[in-house]
Amino acid sequence: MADRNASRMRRSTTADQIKQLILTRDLKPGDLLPTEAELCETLGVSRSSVREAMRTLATLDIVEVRYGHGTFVGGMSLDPMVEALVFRGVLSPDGSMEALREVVEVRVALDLALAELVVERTHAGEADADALRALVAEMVQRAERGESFLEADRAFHTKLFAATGNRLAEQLVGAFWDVHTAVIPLLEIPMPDDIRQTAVAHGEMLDAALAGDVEAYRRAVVAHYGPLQRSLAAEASRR
Amino acid sequence: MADRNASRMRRSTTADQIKQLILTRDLKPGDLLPTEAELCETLGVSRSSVREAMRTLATLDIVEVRYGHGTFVGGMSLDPMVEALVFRGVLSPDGSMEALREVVEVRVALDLALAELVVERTHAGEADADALRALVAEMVQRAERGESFLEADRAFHTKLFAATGNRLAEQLVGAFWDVHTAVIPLLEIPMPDDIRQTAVAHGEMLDAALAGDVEAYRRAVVAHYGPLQRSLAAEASRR
DNA sequence: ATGGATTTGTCCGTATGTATG
DNA sequence: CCATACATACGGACAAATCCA
Repeated sequence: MADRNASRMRRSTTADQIKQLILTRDLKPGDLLPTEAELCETLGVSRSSVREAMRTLATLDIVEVRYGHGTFVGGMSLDPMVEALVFRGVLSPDGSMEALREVVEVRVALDLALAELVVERTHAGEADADALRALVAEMVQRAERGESFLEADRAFHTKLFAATGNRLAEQLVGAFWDVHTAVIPLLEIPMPDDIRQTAVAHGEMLDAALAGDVEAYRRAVVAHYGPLQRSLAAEASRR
Repeated sequence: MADRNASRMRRSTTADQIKQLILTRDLKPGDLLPTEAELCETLGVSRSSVREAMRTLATLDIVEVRYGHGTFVGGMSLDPMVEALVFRGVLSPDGSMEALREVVEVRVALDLALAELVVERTHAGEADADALRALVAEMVQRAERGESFLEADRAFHTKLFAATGNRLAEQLVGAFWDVHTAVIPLLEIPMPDDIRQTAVAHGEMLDAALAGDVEAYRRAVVAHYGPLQRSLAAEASRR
């Protein structure tokens, strides 16, 4: 742990200075930052150092660089974590199975743990019920035609969690969904045979949330992950 | 029109090439990477580009650079997310309260959702019970003297989750703990008045887990966050 | 629509601090 | 103490992308 502190102390000063500059000037996401040349003068370092600091902040989504235009304050999303976790997932052929299992386990945990909050707020009408219904309809329709419905699936989960008012939880759900779907095709796991069951389970989740029935919601969540977890278990036993 | 498409396809980042190199050479965490000069030749780019790519990968903890020694494959921890979340929490004085509330909410959710797994594995003797007992004793002892016990607190939570065999969950718990404790001092929230209660609640969590009592464990978790959540609520109403 | 100004992307060369043997 | 290998930092130059008059 002393090692952690030591490495944190050694961290590049320039990036911290730029972060401090964002704070002192009270810049908000989307605001324009000084040019690299200006930062060189302001901070008294070379352009290379500024560029590397910018690179660091850009990978953390603290700033967003637009070629030929300028650098802006970023949205501070969880995309960096997604990238790191996806890479960890593909790092070893065996490890990817394990990594996916862990991601799914955490996804289920988050969905179940925040169920009360989701149901409460959704029941109170703080969710965009129409949009959620439309997403469910689209998923069912696509499932009938044997198509996948990745975008609708992700949108459904994030929209549902948006009602909780907990942006961190909402971003986490989206991030783990991204990791999940990025790692899946790397394994040779067949699509869950019953994609239709997955689609309708989303509808059951929504209905339960709108009705304020926490237990029904939790059952729907479990059912929703059912096909996937069976695929995972089958694949795991095959090795 | 071909020009526009071509410009969009030009996403061949040096960082991705280095990641591919790690995969194709089957390098594992701790393995030594080629030097910057070698990568320049292999990838056909300049040192600056390699350096910036390395910087990107280093901030994601995909590689770890040791000054004057070399570059190694990193541990792919969640430290980048911690840094980003902490900065987001600091971004606006009002937002930090909200950010901390969200972090605590997610922490509680994770602790409660994975309670069954933690208790099951701990009860089965897969946890380092002696080390955990020692940590609890240290926390109680320090609390008696009015001291804080940050390191022991973090170690306790991560060690407990290590028993689940879910490294992602373990890292998430540690990461949110880091965000939590990094944001706290920035607010002017007084230390929870009853740090002793927090210390003994850890002991109750451990006892319940060792005894295999999930419900008692969950009650201890809630009690453990009690002082903090009261401080948060009091601070929120004060604004 | 064309050109000029601004800004980031890439490259090169050099010098310095650090760890290893 | 020296020699080697390495990462770090600096400054200048040109290319490429974007915006605006």
